[in-house]
Amino acid sequence: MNYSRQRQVITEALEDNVVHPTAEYLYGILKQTEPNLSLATLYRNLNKMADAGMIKKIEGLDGKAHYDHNTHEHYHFICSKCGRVVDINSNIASNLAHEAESETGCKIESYDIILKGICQDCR
Amino acid sequence: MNYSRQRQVITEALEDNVVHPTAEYLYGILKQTEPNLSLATLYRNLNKMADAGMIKKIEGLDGKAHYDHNTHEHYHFICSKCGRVVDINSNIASNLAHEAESETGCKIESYDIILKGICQDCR
DNA sequence: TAAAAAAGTGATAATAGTTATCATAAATCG
DNA sequence: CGATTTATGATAACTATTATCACTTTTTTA
Repeated sequence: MNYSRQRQVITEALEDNVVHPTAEYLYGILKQTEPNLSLATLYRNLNKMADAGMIKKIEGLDGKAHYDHNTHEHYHFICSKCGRVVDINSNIASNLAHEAESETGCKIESYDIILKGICQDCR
Repeated sequence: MNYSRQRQVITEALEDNVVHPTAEYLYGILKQTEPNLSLATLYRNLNKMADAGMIKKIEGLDGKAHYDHNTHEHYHFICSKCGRVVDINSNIASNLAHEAESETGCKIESYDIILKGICQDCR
C-alpha cells in the first residue's frame, strides 16, 4: 500500500475520534481541512485499512459501518436512543473462538460482539 | 398484531429453513406457493416479528439481514467463502451482558456474537 | 534524475438492500 | 352486518456503499 496524504489524514482523524465514527461523520470532519477529499477515497481507504488489519470495521450496529482505530480485542455497545457507540473491554469471551471451533469445526478468523441497549446518559 | 395469511406462511417458511435465510432467499421460496406476496410485505412482517421477539434478525454477517426462527440464546458464524451461516451454541458468553453492564453502566437489552472464518466444508 | 509503471484520487454513476407511500383488501370489533 | 382498524401489493424513494474512469501522485528503474 503506497503512501498517500489522503490516507494519512484519514488515519489521523480516526485516531482523534474515539467515537467510532461512520464514514459520513468522518467525511464531514475531513472536509473542513481537506475540502477536495472524495467520499469514494474515504470509503476506499477505510476498507483497505480494515482489510490490512490497520483499523477495525464494525458492522451490525445501526446499518452503517463504523470504524475504529483501536484494533485490540474489545467489543461494542450501541445505544438505541442516542446512537452512541461504547467500548466493552471485558475479555469474557477470550476462549470463545476456540470453543466455537471445537463445536463446529469451522476455522474462526475473527469475531465481534455487538451489544444493544440504553446508555447511562439516556436512562 | 392481527392475523394474516401472509405472515403465517412467512413464519412457516422460516421454520422450515434452518439456514438463516435472507429476505431475498425467503422471497424466492415463498413466491412459488404465494405468487402474489409482495417483497414489502415480507420485509414488513420480518421486522415486525423481530421487534416482537418472535424471531431474530441477524445483522453484521454479510451486509444483508438474515432471519432466524430460533430465539434461544446462540450465536452465528458465517463462512466467508460459501456464505453459509452456522449456529454456535456455546454458552461461553452467558454472563457477558451482566459484566458489560457493570463495566459501562449501560443497560444491555440484547447482544449477538458474529464469528467469521471458513467452514468445515470449505477448508 | 527523468521516463515508465504502478497505485491512488475525485467526480459521479450505479448498485443493493431496505423502507416509505398510498390506494385497496382483509381482519376484527360492536 | 357495517364500521374501524390493520395489513397488503405495487412501486417509488432512500441510504449506504461500490464501480468506473480519466487524471494525478507515488514508486520504480534505467
